[in-house]
Amino acid sequence: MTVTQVAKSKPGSVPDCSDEARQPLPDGRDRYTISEVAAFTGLSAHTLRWYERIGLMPHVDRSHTGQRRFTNRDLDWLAFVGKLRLTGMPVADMVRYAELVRLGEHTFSDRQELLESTRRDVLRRIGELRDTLAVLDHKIDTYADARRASERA
Amino acid sequence: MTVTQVAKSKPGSVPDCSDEARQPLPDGRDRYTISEVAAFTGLSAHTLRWYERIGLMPHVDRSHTGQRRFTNRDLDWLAFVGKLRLTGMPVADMVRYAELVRLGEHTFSDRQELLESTRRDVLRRIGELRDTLAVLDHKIDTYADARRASERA
DNA sequence: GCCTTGCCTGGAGTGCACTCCAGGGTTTTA
DNA sequence: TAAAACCCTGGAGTGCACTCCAGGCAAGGC
Repeated sequence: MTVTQVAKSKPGSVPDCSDEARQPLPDGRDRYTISEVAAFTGLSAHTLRWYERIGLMPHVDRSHTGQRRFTNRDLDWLAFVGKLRLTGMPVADMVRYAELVRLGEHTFSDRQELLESTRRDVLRRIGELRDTLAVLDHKIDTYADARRASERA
Repeated sequence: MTVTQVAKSKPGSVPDCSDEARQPLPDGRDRYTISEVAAFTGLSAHTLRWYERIGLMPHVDRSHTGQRRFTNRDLDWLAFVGKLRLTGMPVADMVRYAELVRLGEHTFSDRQELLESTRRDVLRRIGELRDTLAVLDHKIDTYADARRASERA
């Protein structure tokens, strides 16, 4: 099939997840190879295997020869994990959430709490970013003013 | 003087910068020891030295015996760096900005560009976080509904 | 049949942003 | 004037989240 291996988002900065070349879902099916999922999610195949190893994925189905076959449910889960990743939640905490899901319905309240605390973090971070935006705008204005002044001179 | 060494923000997650015990500025002075600055900024003394080593700080003034003496200007700079850090900007890029500042006024347009691109990143991240918030709210509602239903049963 | 491409595993390596250590000098407090 | 607390440097160590490697199996095209 040959789907070109994922465009790596520059490794330094905060996880990106808005990569250009996100492939559309190969329609109607429910069994995807690892490279298809990589192309769709923007994660590398390495990362997908690693997610499974550390327990961040429910164990993925295999073909009769042992190759991974991801389902639409897996893709939904990965999309949600992507959102959590955007919040800056550490992978260990996501694994904890995944464990709660595995444990079944009696962990609903724990999961709810975890998500609510995440929600609070997100609100705080949005606030911080807004403050930062104000500072940036102020500094940008300063530079723009200075340049206008020097052009007039 | 003995200012207790900085409360380290949990190392895993995204930089925090909203630590509880931020000390107020020791008023009116213009020469602060490294531990005073650490208490004030929430950065560790190690990190402050490291910032200087990698060129993220203009070279800091010294006492006659070689100990660092930070000024109010340094504190302003650190506050700004803190904002940039919140955007998720890699340290290497901040160093680049610091270099531009060192190079003088003819780098105004470069600096402005750099800040504008950062500004765009911040806007994008705010958008992502808002999307994430919607997903979280939806999931939290799901759990809350499920729990209400099971209580009624 | 053979070549290319894709996938598998366990484990080692990488890059970033700190964080700590050893071994020593300095300043403040009692 | 001691003890305690603080600060210095260069370099090594840490934790996180990947990222890559070696060595090998499997499937499709020619």
